[in-house]
Amino acid sequence: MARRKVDNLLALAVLSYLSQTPMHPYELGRTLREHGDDRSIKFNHGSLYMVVQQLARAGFIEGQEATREGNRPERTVYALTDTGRAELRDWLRELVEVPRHEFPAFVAALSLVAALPPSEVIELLGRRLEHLAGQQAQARALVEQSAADGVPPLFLIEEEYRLTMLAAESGFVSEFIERIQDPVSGWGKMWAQFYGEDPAATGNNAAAGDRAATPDADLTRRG
Amino acid sequence: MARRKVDNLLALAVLSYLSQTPMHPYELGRTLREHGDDRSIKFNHGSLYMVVQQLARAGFIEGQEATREGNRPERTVYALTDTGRAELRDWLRELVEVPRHEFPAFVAALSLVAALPPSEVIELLGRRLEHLAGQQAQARALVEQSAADGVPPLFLIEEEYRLTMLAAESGFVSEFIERIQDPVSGWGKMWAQFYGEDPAATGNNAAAGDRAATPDADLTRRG
DNA sequence: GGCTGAATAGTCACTACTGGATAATCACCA
DNA sequence: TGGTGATTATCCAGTAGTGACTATTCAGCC
Repeated sequence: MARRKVDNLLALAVLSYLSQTPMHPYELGRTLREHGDDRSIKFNHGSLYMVVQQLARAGFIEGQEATREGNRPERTVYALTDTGRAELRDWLRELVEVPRHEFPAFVAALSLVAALPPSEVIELLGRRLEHLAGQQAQARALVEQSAADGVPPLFLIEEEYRLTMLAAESGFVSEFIERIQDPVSGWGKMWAQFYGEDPAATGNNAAAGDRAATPDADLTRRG
Repeated sequence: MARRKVDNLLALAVLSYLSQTPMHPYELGRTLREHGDDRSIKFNHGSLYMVVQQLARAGFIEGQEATREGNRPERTVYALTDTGRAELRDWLRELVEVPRHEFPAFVAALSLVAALPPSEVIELLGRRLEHLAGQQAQARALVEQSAADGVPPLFLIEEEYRLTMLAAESGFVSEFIERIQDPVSGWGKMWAQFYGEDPAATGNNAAAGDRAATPDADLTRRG
């Protein structure tokens, strides 16, 4: 029950660009890429034509002339309809107002992370921190370059959002590493014992609490 | 080019649960739900059978007996293979180590938000803040309840990650609202003029900079 | 003892998405 | 003038995912 007739964010971008001026699909694609929207919206060539077709079927856009230049394939120029304009507004409003429950891969990984030995997880998280730092540097560079090029800051807002979230994730990961290694919490020891590892490998050498005393505790399930 | 033969996080959960003990699909589904994994991984009935089939085809799991109880439909019990165990480890490692570029709906919305008038955006963002607060309260309640039930904190780590990210997003949204309203930055005024709104409605009554002097500036595009 | 609703268990048809395939034109070099 | 690779432009076959459907069993209730 996809509430929207066309439930694909690429369609939102299409509506938005067509609200400026009519275009044919290929031009839409080029424009999207040029403006860096492919960083915010999953884009690939095939889906674009798919989405345009769906939008046309739903009555949000309308094919106009089908012109032909030289012997190139015919190209159809599409324009936004009034219902399309309404849909764009309504959709955008909803997206800004209502946070939807999403499923990032890292959340899934975290929910199953107990299936890996803690010493390895620490290592992996360390590398993740480096990756995150790289992404932050890249995003910052993009923001600065664009600002230098005279792009108004309003059009960099997604990138700043991304920066905020990257920083938050980095903080979380660092803290997670520390918690695994923390001699008081007992996580590292309990977790390591389950794998028959030397608990010292996690940096945890304190005595574990009562719960850790049962090594056959089911570590991959919730009560 | 999905690098994984089965590229669906639900499959990861299936591998993980089958690494404990063989089960039939329906039991897998029930277990997933019971353990709250449906909060971390997109789950629906149909996809589960799809994914199990794919995993079997890929050789990561193997159907064992097909037993029948009473007159119920036949059920096939699946067990993890050695390649399956390897895939589980490798996949989990990759997910923990490498942050992948994702496309949350809010990012898409932000990248196109200039298509809405600023006064309305402020209102919508305000309501988003309330929603976010609600989600945070819910997540916190879940964490506390589980902790009280004796679930080791390691199994609540995804929920804590979610809390971290919710807090970060709330901070960002608050700041965004302020920036629109900030009399110095000029965002509100420039943005409002484009829509023929009373700039005072955004709380911005300072003089706009030079760039805002051209009301026909293309506000929805990047240079 | 028959009704109702929840739980059990799995299948299927439809739609959407993806990654190429196709095919012509153009810029450039040798 | 002929070859190479990039650009323009669209289509399509294969795969994945979703929601709805089928069908039985069981517990509780009147």
